[in-house]
Formats: sequence, structure tokens, C-alpha cells
Amino acid sequence: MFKFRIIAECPVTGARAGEITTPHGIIETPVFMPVGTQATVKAMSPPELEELGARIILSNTYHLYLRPGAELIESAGGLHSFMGWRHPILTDSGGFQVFSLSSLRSITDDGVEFRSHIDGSKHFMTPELSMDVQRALGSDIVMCFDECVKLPTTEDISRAAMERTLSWAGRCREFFRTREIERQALFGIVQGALYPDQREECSRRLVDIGFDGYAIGGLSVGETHDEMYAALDVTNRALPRDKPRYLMGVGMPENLLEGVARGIDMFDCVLPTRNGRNGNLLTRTGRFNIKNTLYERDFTPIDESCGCYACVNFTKAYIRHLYRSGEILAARLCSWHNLYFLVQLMKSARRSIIEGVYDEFRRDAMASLGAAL
RNA sequence: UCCUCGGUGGCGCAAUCGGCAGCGCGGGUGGCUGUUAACCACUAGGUUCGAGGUUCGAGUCCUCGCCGAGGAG
Repeated sequence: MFKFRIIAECPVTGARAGEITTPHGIIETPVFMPVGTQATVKAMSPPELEELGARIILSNTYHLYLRPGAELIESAGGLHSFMGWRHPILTDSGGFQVFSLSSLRSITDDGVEFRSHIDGSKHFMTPELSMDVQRALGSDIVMCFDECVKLPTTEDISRAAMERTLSWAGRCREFFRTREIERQALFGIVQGALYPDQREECSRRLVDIGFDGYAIGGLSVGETHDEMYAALDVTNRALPRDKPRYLMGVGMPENLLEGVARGIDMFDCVLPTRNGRNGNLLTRTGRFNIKNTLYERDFTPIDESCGCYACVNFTKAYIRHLYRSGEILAARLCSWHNLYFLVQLMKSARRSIIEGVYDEFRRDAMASLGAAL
């Protein structure tokens, strides 16, 4: 059911163009996946997501487990049916919430005790529970339950989290094996902070367990870009060529271009939607904030070269007016543009890989963004 | 005409017994990377209606005036 096929590889960088087959359709890689934590990509409807080119979205185990609950979504016929999205869905395991809700939990080798951020109630999330919730949701790609550590960290703390992540990865794999779950793919997650030997070891031991794809976690959590790229280099070298690689939580355009050059096939990030709701816009020539006085009488689109709904139909001055007036359409148009930009950036990258010119494409795109190569 | 209440940043308001003039919104700017986030942070902005007076010291007390709201006639 789940297949990954490489179509073309860049002769200069490690970039590859591929195809992931899932029960809900084919995903062309490299791909950017919009984040829909609560069974909705904030401010966007499924037809709008389709229109801007998205063919896979992310959702979240922890949030849906707390509300509305896995049983309810299973009764609705699964997450696809519940939220009206007919294309593939990847669900994160709740591992990131171990990190982002750190003040509300305590970790043991068995699992994580959480206080709900909604009502304070106590819950115990284990690898098995995360798997069972994701089974009930019916996502196409399931993520292992992992432990993401805060950077900066120490070698010992990172190693402990890595060992726990590996132990949990084995339990997640085992859960799938005993339940004979075949419709859903399971991805392992590489941890190890910024320690090359830990990244390498974690990758190798995950491959020994055997997964349908491999994610790189624990990055874009405060380290510099160079540190992130160094961790990517070592991790990608250690991962098998014939499985998809997913860089979790990364969404700045320059990070995507550099990630692709290092062999990453999949990305997700809240940045386009969150920053969009906050008036921050991504363009091929860098970022800007629509709130600024500079755009008060600017009757040109967000990005002249952009073909998104917001750029084709509206001006900066109008969207700025909507934003300052507290109008919900501002958040929608800015989210729409940002998502379109990242989804299309990956589509363009894919084309250039197939044409054999990714290195040049990346160089030009990075220069345009004003980013150092 | 008289009585009562009020006048403080762009707007709405606070300031104990007379003791460093603050808050919210709005404005300006910055931040946001597997979403606790249509969020968060920083910043600018004052002749406290005017003129006198009492006091070491007045947004605060006294006198007169101006403006606004309500009431009486």
C-alpha cells in the first residue's frame, strides 16, 4: 500500500524528486505539508488547500486525543471523513507536545504523564496509546512517539532522550506488528540534538528496527541554521536512500532549500499559517510585515510574481486595512499566500531536480531571499 | 438662574490621607520553525481645562472663570 519511488536525483547536491504512494493518493516529493493541528489547517478550507496545491496535511495525536477524542473521530469514519479531506494525512505522535508543554508533564521510561492544557485533567501518554489513537484516526502516515529535547542541552540529557526515543520506537513498531496494521505507514524519528555520533547512532538503530520512512526531529528548536545543516548532513548520510526522509517542523524557505539539497523529501511547519495570521508574509525576496506603515498606500500585490488567490486579487494596502481592522479575511489571505508560496517552492524544486538543475535553482532562490549559501 | 457630578496621553478611564502621573484600547516597531499562538514582546505619546491661592510639596484642597452631562425652576 505504502511505496516510495525516487524519480530523479540532483547530480551535485543530495536532492531527490520522488513519489510516495498512500491509500489516499500519491504525494510528489519534495513536499511541504501544511499543519492542521486540530483537524483543520487554521483559516483554510479543504478546497482552498487543494487549490493552492497541497496534497498532504499534518494533524496531531495529542490535541485530537484530548479533544474531541479518538473514539469520536473513529465513529465519524476516521479523520479524513471527519474533516472532509480526501488526500493523505500524516499525524504527529504527540512527541512534540512533550517538548512544547514541558511545564505540564513528567517523563518516565514507560511514557509521559500530562496535565491537559485545556482543563488540567491528568493523562498518561505511552507509545502504545499514541499508536492506538493514530490507528483510530486512520492517518496515512503515523509518527512514532518520541522525546524532543530543548536546545541547548548536554550530551547526557540528549543521549537519555535518544535512548528513550529508540526504546519507544521499538514499542511503536511492535504495536503495529501485533495488530497487523497494514494500511498505515509508520515513520521513526531520529533524535540526538546536535551531537553527530548520536544522530548517526540513532539513525542506524532506527533502521535496524525498520520503518517505512525516517523523520529528523529535535531541530529548529533554537539552534543556528549552520548547526541544523550540520545535523542534517550526518543524519541523512546515515539513512537509507530508498526511504522517504522527513524534516520535522522546518518551514523557513531557506531551510527548505537547504534541506532538499541534503536529501530531505518532506517538511511541515506552522510558520506559514501562524505568521500569516500575524501579518508576516513570505516572498521570493524575503519576509515582510503587512502591518507596517510602509504599505499604507501600496496598491501592488504581496508578491508580483505570485499566482495565489491573494496576490491575483488584492493589494497590500487592502490586506493591511483588513489586518488593522481585525478582519478575519486578512488572516485567511496571508495564510493562503504563505502556504501557496511554500507548497509551490517545493513544486518548483521538484521540477528543477527532474530537469537536473537543482543546484542552480537553489543558488538563485537563496540569493533572491537574501540568504547566505 | 440655581444645585449636583465631571474635565488627566489620540479614545475610554485610574491615581489611598495632599507625597515618583498609571492602565486598557489605539499608534509605531520587532518576534514567531513536528501550534497551549487571529499570539507575544518592546516602544512613542502628558503645561492633569484656564487663571490665581494655600502648602516643603497640588491631578487631589480653596477662589474665580471656561466647557460637558444630569437635575430644579
